[in-house]
Amino acid sequence: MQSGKSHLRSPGDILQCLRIAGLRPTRQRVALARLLFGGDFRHITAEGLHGEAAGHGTHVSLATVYNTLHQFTAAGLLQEVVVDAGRSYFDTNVADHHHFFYEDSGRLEDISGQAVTISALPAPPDGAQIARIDVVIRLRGRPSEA
Amino acid sequence: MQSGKSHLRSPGDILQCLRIAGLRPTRQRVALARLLFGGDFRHITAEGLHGEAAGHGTHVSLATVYNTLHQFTAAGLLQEVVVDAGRSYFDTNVADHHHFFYEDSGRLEDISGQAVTISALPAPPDGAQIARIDVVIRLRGRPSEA
DNA sequence: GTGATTGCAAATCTTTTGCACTAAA
DNA sequence: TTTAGTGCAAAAGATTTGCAATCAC
Repeated sequence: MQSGKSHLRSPGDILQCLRIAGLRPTRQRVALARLLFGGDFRHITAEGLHGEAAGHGTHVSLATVYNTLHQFTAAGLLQEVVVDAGRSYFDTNVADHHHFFYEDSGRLEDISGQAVTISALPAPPDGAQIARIDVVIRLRGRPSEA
Repeated sequence: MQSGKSHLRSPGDILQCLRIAGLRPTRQRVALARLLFGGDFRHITAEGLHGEAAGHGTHVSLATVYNTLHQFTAAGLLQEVVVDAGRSYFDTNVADHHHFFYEDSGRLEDISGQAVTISALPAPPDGAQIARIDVVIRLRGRPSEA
């Protein structure tokens, strides 16, 4: 599995990222980007990020959190991880990798792309092309504390 | 990928299945089981099954469809497939297998377990055990017609 | 200024729940 | 009968949308 290698971005980097993505560095977007990209890789839900922002004294409406998460995802700064119907997780690790999912706790943990080798793979049907391969290892039992 | 091998169950088989699962063979459950298990393997949503039942002249409330899908899943007659946040698919193929997911159309297609070989796999952390491994190959472009 | 962005509240969508009613055993 | 199962309508979550107010440039 992947140690939560940091992708620390300085305040300047964050502004850069947003500008390159064509997103105005508004107060809200910068605040959310700091929370998301300021430290280790993380998996977070809209609700979770919203709460976290509030905890840091930044008021951002939930609708804006949703908008921002989708804009960041479209810009390639985030990746959406689908492991739970009815709840979207966003992953700050956009490298090729996979996940452990603790079904009991809802916790998500990265597995580096190299740690999983898929040696046989069916060809994608006719004109379709592979956008991504997601491997989710669903776990039961004692989740390692986060 | 997996040809939709049928698991045709005769009316008698269906009653058997339900009884073994400890589920009373009510009119609604039998009707839904026929739609689900009467032919090829399929991937269906609650809403979809509800509509299909209505199309066959069987009235079943949506709440009952949800209840039934979950009961069938708990009984091992169905498997839930999570590929789309905010919508649950149920798969009548409960064998070990994986999926192609056409992101454009939402179509889901089986890949037999043997067609995908995962040769390296990280050990599950500490006391956790692997409940299931899901491989989803997300596709873009021309979906083969169903 | 001007157009992009935000906040709020309402709307939407999927799924669950409470409870009186119905049906299987 | 007796208890499981069903239907309905309301509730619960997660997410989206419409639109006036606000902010970045």
